Amino acid sequence: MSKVLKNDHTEETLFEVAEFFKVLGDPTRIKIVSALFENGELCVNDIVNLVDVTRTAVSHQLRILKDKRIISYRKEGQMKFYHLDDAHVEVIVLLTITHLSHH
Amino acid sequence: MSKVLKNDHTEETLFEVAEFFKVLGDPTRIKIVSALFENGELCVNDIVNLVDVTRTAVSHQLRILKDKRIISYRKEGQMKFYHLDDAHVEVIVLLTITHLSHH
DNA sequence: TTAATAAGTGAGCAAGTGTTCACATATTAA
DNA sequence: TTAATATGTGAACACTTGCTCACTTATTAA
Repeated sequence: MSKVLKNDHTEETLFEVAEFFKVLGDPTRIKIVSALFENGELCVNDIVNLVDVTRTAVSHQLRILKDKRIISYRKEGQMKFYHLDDAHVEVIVLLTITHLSHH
Repeated sequence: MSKVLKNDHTEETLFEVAEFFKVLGDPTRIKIVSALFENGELCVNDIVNLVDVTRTAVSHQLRILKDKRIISYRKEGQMKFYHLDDAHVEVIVLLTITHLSHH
């Protein structure tokens, strides 16, 4: 008599969850995301200063975050102000920080 | 007059957050984690059947999850029963699934 | 128009990752 | 002891990833 195994979440759902975590699973990108929810909105130059990597590297990571719909921007003159696309991301990251602090 | 930029979370904290997300950011590992919180406890063979990758691949990923303190096991005879090490992980994953379902 | 500022792109490359293959260990049954 | 079952390990390899370098685009100022 073998127990029936539960398998409620679809392959596709779990793949999307993995994709989401993978995007947040990089030091540069999580620093950018953290800087954005702490400051609300930042131009690329401010992000570069806070995150301490090169302009080019920041640009590449901003593109990835934008493609995955985690951030968006508002254009003002020649500057772009980036912000989080969805408040849930902040909740998930803060919950994780709390979880890890009880390590 | 430039605004002061907030930078409250330490480099180290954010690095650990990235590490945590990186571990969950793989399809095989997130499937294992999901299978474990759905079923409470599973032996390797059951995990292999639920997750649909080879025994060897599952073993390697179980080791990574164990090293990162996301899972533990209980030994019974020649079998090992794996389970989540901390309920917070389930909360974070479920919250993420909810977040993505409102995509 | 020309120069300066803000931001982005694409190729190249070193480093990292997940799987497979062959082999190893541990426990139980014959 | 021998065989069978359950699980783990390490090297090899293809694939992915994040950075840097050189160059480009867009906007504003001179």
